[in-house]
Amino acid sequence: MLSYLFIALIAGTLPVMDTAPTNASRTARDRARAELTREIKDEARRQLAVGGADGLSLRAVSRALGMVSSALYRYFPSREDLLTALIIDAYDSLGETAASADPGPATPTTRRWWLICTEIRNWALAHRHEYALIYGSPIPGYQAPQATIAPASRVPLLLIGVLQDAWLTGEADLPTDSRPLVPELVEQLDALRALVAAELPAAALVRALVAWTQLFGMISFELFGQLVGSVDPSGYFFDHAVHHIADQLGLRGQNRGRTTTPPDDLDRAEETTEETSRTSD
Amino acid sequence: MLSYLFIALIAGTLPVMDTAPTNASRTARDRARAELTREIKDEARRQLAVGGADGLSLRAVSRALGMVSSALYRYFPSREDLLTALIIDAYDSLGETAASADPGPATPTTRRWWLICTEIRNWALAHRHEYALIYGSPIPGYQAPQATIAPASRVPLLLIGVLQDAWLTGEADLPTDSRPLVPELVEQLDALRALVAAELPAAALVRALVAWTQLFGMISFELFGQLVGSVDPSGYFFDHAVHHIADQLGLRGQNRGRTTTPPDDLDRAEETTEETSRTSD
DNA sequence: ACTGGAACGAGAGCAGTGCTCTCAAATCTC
DNA sequence: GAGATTTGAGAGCACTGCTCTCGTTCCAGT
Repeated sequence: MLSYLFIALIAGTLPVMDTAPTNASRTARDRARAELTREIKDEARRQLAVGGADGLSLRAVSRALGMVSSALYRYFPSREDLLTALIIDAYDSLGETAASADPGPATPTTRRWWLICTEIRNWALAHRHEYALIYGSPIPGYQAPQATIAPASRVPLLLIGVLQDAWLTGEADLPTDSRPLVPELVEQLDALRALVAAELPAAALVRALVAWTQLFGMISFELFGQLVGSVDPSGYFFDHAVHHIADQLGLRGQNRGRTTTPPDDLDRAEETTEETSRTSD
Repeated sequence: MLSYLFIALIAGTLPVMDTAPTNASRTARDRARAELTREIKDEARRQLAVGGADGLSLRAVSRALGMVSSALYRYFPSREDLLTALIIDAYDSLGETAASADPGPATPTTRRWWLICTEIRNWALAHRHEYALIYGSPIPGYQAPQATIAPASRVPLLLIGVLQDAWLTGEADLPTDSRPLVPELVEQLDALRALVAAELPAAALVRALVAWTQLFGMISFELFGQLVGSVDPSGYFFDHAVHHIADQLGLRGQNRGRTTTPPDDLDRAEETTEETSRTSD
């Protein structure tokens, strides 16, 4: 609940990207510029999906769009800026997907947690290279620009918000065996609480952080090939771990996931573009 | 204990790399070749440390070594092969570091666990780009060659071995609230147990896997900049999480880490080469 | 309505890259 | 020592990100 406010708040502070306001643009040149910007990003995303970040070539993008390469620099001053735009879009896409997978506070928290986690993984499986772009090794040259931290915090804010909802309604309780926190960590957690989850005690917040890193650690391991030898179709392992983490979070509800659809790992044929007909499968 | 056997076993199956046997080479040409191969990798590692994988240029390496770029192709047939060699070396380096941080079964398991985890993180902090090379987004073009999976499995085998030791000596017990496993997951875990940890029950093995992903998920988040806004010097959080994971593993000992040295995060000035004098610290 | 200025696309060009090919020298093997 | 193999050097190809210039197009203020 509260976290949604902060999402909106922080999201409001970042410079407005040129995705949405294509409509209300004034001049024809502005409209053409917005559209071309979008087309460049779309084509770049397409190339990203097949070749990864390394395979993204400004010349290839401009070639696919029928323009000359130097013209592309009118829209993105460098390759890094294009990548930054793609990173922000990816964060936004994932954040929106995760948020829309949340049925809201009326649903039992354990189910909310499972739904959100599963949807995050599904997004990652469907957008492997975009996931790698934002959660993989950072592009060596540059540090994440300030504009990326707000979209990046949407997912953790959502997860923390879910836990806070459960905390406020008494649906989650702090396990009694919770380990004491060193003062330095409490200090960091207090600063964080003031920002995102004032109602959540530090001992619960640190569990949310652990759950957050655990969730994405698992997805990264699956996508980056660390699990190939062990739990190769990783859906069952993921499912189990998500339930395990829910226990760690102190969620007490019984309404767990695994409703009807088993975790399908058939979608690892992601190298083929999604528009391809799926007859051979 | 048993796991060490498997480490040696699996390590024996991978093609012998040309790092060690520089000595017993027969001809002078062979010796020169081995040395040059090592020099190339050293220089490549040096460039990796400043520019990441993207900044690694064969021409720059050959230039730094005073040779012409085409000559380098006598030693590594492509850039990917050089990267693969660096990946294997990085896995080996991390695996050896982690193994040598393990004081052995005589030490209480909780302490072993903490020592190994801390040393893994320290290695990652000291070799950020090498860590990114092996645990970050995979190089888009190629799939991990078969030769990398053996060195890659050293660390998980070590961690599982530690847990198995604790299990055999009764130092770890399965928490009673452990969640039941779906049959498909049990099947995967049984296959894995047959390979690496026959004595470990499936419910314990899956906890080890969760701990493994959790550990590296945390390190990746710290190194890849996901924690900058929240728990920025991440040492205290890491410390707490490692203890938390130890609890999740069912380790009962009290001899935890955090002995004398607080987790220092001063070493984030990693851009400076390690040969630099550390007087300023 | 016109004009000055801003934005734009095209083209050439520069320095850099991975990689291939050819050719001569060095080295090993018989 | 002769033949075979390996090595290093150089030129070259296709590609990259990026810059600069030069006309053209469009917008805005008078």
